[in-house]
Amino acid sequence: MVTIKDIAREVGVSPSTVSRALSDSPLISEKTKQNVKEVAQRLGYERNELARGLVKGSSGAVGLVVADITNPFFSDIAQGVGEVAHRFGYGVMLCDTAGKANRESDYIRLLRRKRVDGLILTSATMDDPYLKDLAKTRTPFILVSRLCRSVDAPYVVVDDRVGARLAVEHLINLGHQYIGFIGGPANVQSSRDRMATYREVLQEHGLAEKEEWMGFSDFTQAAGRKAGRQMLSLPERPSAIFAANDMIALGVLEVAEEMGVLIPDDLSLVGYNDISYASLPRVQLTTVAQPTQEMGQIASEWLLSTIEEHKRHPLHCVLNPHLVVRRSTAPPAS
Amino acid sequence: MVTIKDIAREVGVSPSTVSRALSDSPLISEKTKQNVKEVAQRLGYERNELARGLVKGSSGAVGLVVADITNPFFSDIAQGVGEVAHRFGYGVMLCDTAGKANRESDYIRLLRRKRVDGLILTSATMDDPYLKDLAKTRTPFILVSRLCRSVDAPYVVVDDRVGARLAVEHLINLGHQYIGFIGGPANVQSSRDRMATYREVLQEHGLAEKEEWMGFSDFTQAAGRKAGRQMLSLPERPSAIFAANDMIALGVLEVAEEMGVLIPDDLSLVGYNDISYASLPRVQLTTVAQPTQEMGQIASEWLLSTIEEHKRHPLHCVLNPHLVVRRSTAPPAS
DNA sequence: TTGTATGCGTTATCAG
DNA sequence: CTGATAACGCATACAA
Repeated sequence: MVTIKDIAREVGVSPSTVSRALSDSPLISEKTKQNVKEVAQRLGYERNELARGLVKGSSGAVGLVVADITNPFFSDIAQGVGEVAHRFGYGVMLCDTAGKANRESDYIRLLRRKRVDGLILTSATMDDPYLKDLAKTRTPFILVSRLCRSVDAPYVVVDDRVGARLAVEHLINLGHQYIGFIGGPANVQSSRDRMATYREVLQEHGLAEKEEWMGFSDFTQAAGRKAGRQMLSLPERPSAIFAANDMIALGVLEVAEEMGVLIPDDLSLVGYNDISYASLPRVQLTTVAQPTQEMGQIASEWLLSTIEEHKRHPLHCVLNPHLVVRRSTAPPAS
Repeated sequence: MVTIKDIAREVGVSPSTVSRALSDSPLISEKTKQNVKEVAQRLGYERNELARGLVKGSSGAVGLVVADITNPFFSDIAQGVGEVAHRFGYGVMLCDTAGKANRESDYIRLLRRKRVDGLILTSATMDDPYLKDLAKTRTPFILVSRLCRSVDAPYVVVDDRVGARLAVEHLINLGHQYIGFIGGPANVQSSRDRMATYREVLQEHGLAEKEEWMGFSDFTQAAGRKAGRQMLSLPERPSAIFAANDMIALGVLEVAEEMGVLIPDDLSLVGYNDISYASLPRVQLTTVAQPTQEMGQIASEWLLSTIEEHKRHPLHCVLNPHLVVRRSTAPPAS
């Protein structure tokens, strides 16, 4: 690969002059700038950012850790992050933990070895010990969508209590009295928040809670199928289910269909996230929508300005979700 | 950040000894290895891969360029790529061109400045001139899903002619005589191949081709809506449509629903890719399935072994698609 | 306006 | 087995 030395030799100046010319230093005469740039172009020079990063102490890349890139929720975030990062001239290193929380710390170490200038974490579980270590570090990072109470880190989240309330109250307003809940992993903050709010709203309205009508599972369609089948097989089953995310809801939708349970006639169903699947004509899932891509953008913008300005202003951004009523919810049958 | 010098000082050896100990060189005594590693651990040392990359001439990362990460087809590939890359200990730099082909060369330059050890290109258009430049380069790269006839590059693709034939013959076997086609961008090879095969099969069966029943658009739901609306508004409309990908098909599905055109009763619809949307109970799209994640894995495996073995064996991997018949296709009404 | 010397953190070569 | 020393490619403080 061609280096500034090659250019220097070709033009007949010193490497430092080339370096300066290439970064448009005002110290260099227009003429030599022209020369240098022209030769650089001709030789197909591309600045070595490894070397540059080594001396400037920054790699020009940020790390993005997601739980599952095939989940539209995360790929939306990723798109938002990427758009902003590339606008700033940064690269994005993607790490997909595939839902395995224990892999996250490995990925963070990988990213730190690569000296990423900052981290965007979307798959933090609330009790991660390494987040504390990370916080002691000089590397800025920001939590997206899931926050962690054990460390005071900047975050951009959507208020899960508001969202869960919207969902459950919607069902209650429709007349439902028997409402089930299927959560995600028990160690994910948002999962717990949605569950807690669900119970809270039920209590406020004097509705009964049943142990079998609530449970944690996993943020996947498969887990939703399993939990859904279980709940719908109960002798006494709920007339409505609030699923902690859309993937779960889709699993329930699928399994309900298979069991001959009609939606919304026999069962109302509310999801969470409003992934693009949810709006498909044949799906029409009532769900709590979050400004997903915007979250990625905001996180990325904070991170990059923090990096560039070299001082970290705090960010505690709580966006508001809203309910999107579609055709998976209706008043209860009888 | 702590460096090997810090460790060296602490342990009382030279930096080179630390370097060797950390990479388990057989030249170092077990005792000093222990010491070094223990101190490294205690100090929270993470090897600077920028520096390492500079001397070893490799960054330990590969670049992945996709057209739209929110498209499940690409996020599946990304997951396959990431899984393998991380197994090899490599990072993945993600670049999302958002469908803008002209951005691709910018991204490739970005990635080359970052000295990625290899490139996985999933959004190549068939006439990209910079691919020729790239081919002259020492950086290995591989084309996924879309190939480019102007350069002899390794690729892993699915045979689009086979897939398109499966789709169209399925419709013909059902009894359809009036079959439309909605393609993706005209400059994408796979888009053209699917169109060409569509016409070929029609001719083989002596079926009429109508100009208004075929057209290129874009690989998005919005484009599918637009093209679908147009085609379904024709005075004489087809009884079946073959869409060049699932996103387009979903757009058609949506717009058909809105126009009161029932699927499959009034219109049979075949998509392409079998993205996870397609199998949703309420969607049930008949489509041509590709081993998407596997493509990512294969590409990644080829790339990484090419990188590690330092010599590039050619790869022309053509996988076979298969038809997944669901409920969006049926014999024509009359 | 340009050149020289030095350092970023590692690894590799060559002595010891 | 270990330690100096140079080198990777670039940016910059200091000289000229």
